[in-house]
Amino acid sequence: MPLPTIRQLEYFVTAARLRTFAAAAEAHHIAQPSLSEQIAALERTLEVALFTRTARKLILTDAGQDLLPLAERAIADVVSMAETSRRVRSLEEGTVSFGTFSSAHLYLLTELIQEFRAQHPGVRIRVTGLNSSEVADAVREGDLEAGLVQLPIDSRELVVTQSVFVDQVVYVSRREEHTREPVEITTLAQRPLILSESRWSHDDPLRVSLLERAQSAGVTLDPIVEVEFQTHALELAAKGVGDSLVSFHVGRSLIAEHGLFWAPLEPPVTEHYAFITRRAGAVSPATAEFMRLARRILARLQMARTRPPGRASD
Amino acid sequence: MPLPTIRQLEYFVTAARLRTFAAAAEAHHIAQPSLSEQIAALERTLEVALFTRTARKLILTDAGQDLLPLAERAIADVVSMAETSRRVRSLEEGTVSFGTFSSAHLYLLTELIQEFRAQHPGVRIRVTGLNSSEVADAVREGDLEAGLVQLPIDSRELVVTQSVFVDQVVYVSRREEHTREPVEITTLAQRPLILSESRWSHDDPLRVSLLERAQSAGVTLDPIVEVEFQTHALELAAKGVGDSLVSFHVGRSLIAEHGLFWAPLEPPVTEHYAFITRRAGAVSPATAEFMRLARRILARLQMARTRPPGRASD
DNA sequence: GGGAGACAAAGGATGTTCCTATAGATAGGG
DNA sequence: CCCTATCTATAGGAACATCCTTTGTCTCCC
Repeated sequence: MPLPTIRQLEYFVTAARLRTFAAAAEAHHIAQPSLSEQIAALERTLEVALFTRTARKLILTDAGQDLLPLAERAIADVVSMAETSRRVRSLEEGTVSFGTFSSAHLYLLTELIQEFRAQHPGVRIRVTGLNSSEVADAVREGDLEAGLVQLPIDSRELVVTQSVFVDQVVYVSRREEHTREPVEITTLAQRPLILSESRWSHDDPLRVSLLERAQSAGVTLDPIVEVEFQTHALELAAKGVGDSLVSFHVGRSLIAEHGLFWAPLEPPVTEHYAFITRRAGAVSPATAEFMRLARRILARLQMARTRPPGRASD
Repeated sequence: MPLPTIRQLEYFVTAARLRTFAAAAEAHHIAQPSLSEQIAALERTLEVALFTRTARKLILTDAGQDLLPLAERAIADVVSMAETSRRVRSLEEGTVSFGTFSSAHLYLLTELIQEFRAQHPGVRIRVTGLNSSEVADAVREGDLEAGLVQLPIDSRELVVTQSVFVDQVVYVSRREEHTREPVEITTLAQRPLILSESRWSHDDPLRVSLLERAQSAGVTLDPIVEVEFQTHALELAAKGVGDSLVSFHVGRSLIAEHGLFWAPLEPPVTEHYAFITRRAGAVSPATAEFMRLARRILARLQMARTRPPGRASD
């Protein structure tokens, strides 16, 4: 079944409204025979006469009157689609789909989402918090358009930006004497460690790096407690259950709040974060803007004098 | 602002559903590059990326997901228009617009409309009852697609069929002695006549014909009462207010009912009725079918042995 | 009767849509 | 690790649709 074209419907509606083909043709900036022809083609497609033509007047047939409102609706829908795409482009509406590691909400997401919503109140935001490799998989699968992940990352099919944020792992304890000086791997091996799953999963860079150091130093790391979240590990450390290792920005606000002390590792362990998108990945305007804003906020965080002294303070 | 074409939207929807351009192209029986190109054109029109293409997978962008339901709706509308035109053609829906002289309901319209509705319950019927020249004007104006009028009729811009129905004017009285034989113009001139406006309007053939006869015979016709409807004239005649002239088929059922007597005119006055449509007049399927059915019913009426004897009985 | 206004028909130019063939990229199997 | 199968993109050309101009016909109006 061949379908009418939108163009034909537009000509039809205009001709019905202006009651002459000549005027309708002019309204569409085409010659009169062209419009006549398209109307004729439409009538052929629909197999029904829409107009009664006379030299003087153009009259809609009953069928034409019955079909006119449907034509108008179809046109309105297509126009609304074009309109929607314009609004998606201009961020009046649209959707952000973005993945982050789960602790990002502690220092990034709240501000990011608040600020984005303030600027673009019509845009839906779908942010999922997973670990970096899950985010990478989701982006690869197309479930997410982009994400913020910790480096290094398996970059198959992905475009990975330069590092956009650097954090540092710090040692945290309720006992101030444990944090008087930077903590080395041999010291670490002797302390009762509470580690979070999210920072200690199989392929986590921190785990890899610490295990390497331990191996070189001939010691072993054996956490006494493993929990899911860094925040939980911090709470346990605050209760004196043991000491912990957390990303500085994750712990920043909580360390003081819980009356904890901290010290950098020696040598320092830095964590690099970057954006990922699909290779050849078409990113929707909303998500692109979300990433731009994220980058700005991360830069701001980085600049604020909140970074741990670590080596920098030497 | 250039609009997407329906074809592009169809390709878009299919590609989104099948998750590959190749399969979508096959589904539409076109080559894969053709579909790719149309999708690209659509993205250019909307100025937004709809898909992320990879060698292995085709992924809708967020924008694509936002626009997909709109595309589906637009397509559904156009399809529904094609569907509606099909139903209009098959008389599952549509509109009849038809004009008749006002007394047609007395012997034609009820049966016609009943029968038509029984056969085509989805079709709207708009029948207006006016006098013949008003019907002709309405058809000329395009307010009606067709009509049944009494001949002769001003046929400018109109197509007039052959006579499809013949009626005869009869003389009606409560006094049997008035109807013993065919009534001539001289007799008529002496009788107290009740005439209906609809049968005595300025350009009415009956009026024209009787005035001519009167003139030839040197008499004048001077109705004692003029009313709007033939039925009303009949009722007055039944009360003995006077005698009347009515179309036989109009009076047929009422004459007996009211205990009236009738006689033909001498010479007889016949009334010819025909269908009219606009010249080059595209008539919608529903109206065309309505006319066909009307013609059948009129033929049936004509055949039934209900015609007045008149000359024929000589 | 001539002019103006409206639609249709015809023939030709232009643009779109579609095709085939080909190249590049990636996943999966020997 | 290469080879094949499966995608998409590109390029060039064919087929078709759209539009234009010109012309014809009809009707109304002056």
